Amino acid sequence: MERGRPRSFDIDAALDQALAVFWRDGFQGASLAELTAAMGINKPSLYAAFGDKEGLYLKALARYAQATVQQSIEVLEAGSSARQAVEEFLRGSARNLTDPALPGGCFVVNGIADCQLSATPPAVAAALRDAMRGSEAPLRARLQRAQATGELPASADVDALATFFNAVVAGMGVLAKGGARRAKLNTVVDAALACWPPPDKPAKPTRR
Amino acid sequence: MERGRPRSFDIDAALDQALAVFWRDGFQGASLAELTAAMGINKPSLYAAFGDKEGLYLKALARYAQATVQQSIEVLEAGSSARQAVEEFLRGSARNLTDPALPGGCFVVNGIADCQLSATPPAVAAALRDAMRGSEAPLRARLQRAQATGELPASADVDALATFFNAVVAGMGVLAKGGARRAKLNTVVDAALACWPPPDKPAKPTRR
DNA sequence: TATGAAATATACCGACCGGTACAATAACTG
DNA sequence: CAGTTATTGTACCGGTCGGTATATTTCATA
Repeated sequence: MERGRPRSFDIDAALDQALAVFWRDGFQGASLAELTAAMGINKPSLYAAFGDKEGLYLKALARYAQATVQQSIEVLEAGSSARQAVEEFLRGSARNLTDPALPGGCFVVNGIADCQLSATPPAVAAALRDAMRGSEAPLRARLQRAQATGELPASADVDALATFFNAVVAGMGVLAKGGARRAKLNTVVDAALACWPPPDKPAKPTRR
Repeated sequence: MERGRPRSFDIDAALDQALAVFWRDGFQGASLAELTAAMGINKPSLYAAFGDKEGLYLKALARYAQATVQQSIEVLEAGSSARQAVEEFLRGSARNLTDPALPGGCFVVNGIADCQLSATPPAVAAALRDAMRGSEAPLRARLQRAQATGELPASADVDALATFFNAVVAGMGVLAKGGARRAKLNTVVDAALACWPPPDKPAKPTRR
């Protein structure tokens, strides 16, 4: 059994509150005063439970990344076709990025742009880059599967496509943070989906 | 003639140094100590010449936006075709975003993602959003011209296309800030250019 | 050359930052 | 019931933040 006075708050609930603050204000911008106020605890409790500000940020980031990657996988694997799955993924991203109940934009995108040589701990920058790369994986996996089943032509570059769609989502995140409305993000989705590779034409002798 | 002791530094040169610091560290992250060190002046001189930190940032942002918009216009209007002009615009963006001589990423994109409700002056956030929207204008203008000359089909949605390419550049900015190499950005450019609308097919009666 | 105006350098302000020492408190153990 | 252990709230630490008061320097003017 645990010894000593039991913790009087829920760690995951407090972490979610911290995540919201970091999402809104970034690593530097979020002060311990804001964090502790949102989490409903005092600084020594925060320090005992999460180490320090950097540790708290890394745990919040891991929680965010795990949740979004899992949701991405679910959406991407649910569609009846890869094309529809990717569309649903992009529409869902547009929805999340502009959800008024959320802090706005993408935690990872905001964080990466917020990285400053001077005051961002190296571990924070590294974790953000990892998260950025990690968000590409479910897309790439789904596209690879589509190519294996023949839905995508053999000539398609699935790595490039995954990078592209990931970049589009990142761009939508910036637009969202800049105040763009959901409809505007959906026009970006429309245009991006036009990049979907057409099926290979059957070999046909060129006229000469 | 001017009265009193003349200013001992060049305002535009100092502004360029401040721009570099803000570009790298953001509005919040850039301290007056860093700024004055980079500019080679003391705080009272900075204050006398630029007002305060917010005023300095706004002037630096205006300088950046003016320069990049002008360069965008030049590149976009130079190409022999709209398609080639847009490609050159995207390649140039990829080049600038990963230029090792520059602070990395896009000043405006970094700034927008860095905006925090708590500590970003409203004027700064507003100026950044204006700059983001303004970067779309040269693209839209070039695409409109292409549609007028028939290079783009009448069915193409030039507003959506401009927003899309602008979002792609923003996404590339995030990737660049996250450490992506130029080649990776160019694969994004390749994929994005696949969205270029094909010419309208001549009307043909559907078989029934 | 004396005067006034503007820019300079230094030193400082209150406020806030991340982080912590300390004592009081609340559980489990024996 | 003590005794142990971990958490809690408060009050505080040195350091840095953006911004400024003050006194000095350097020029144009008269």
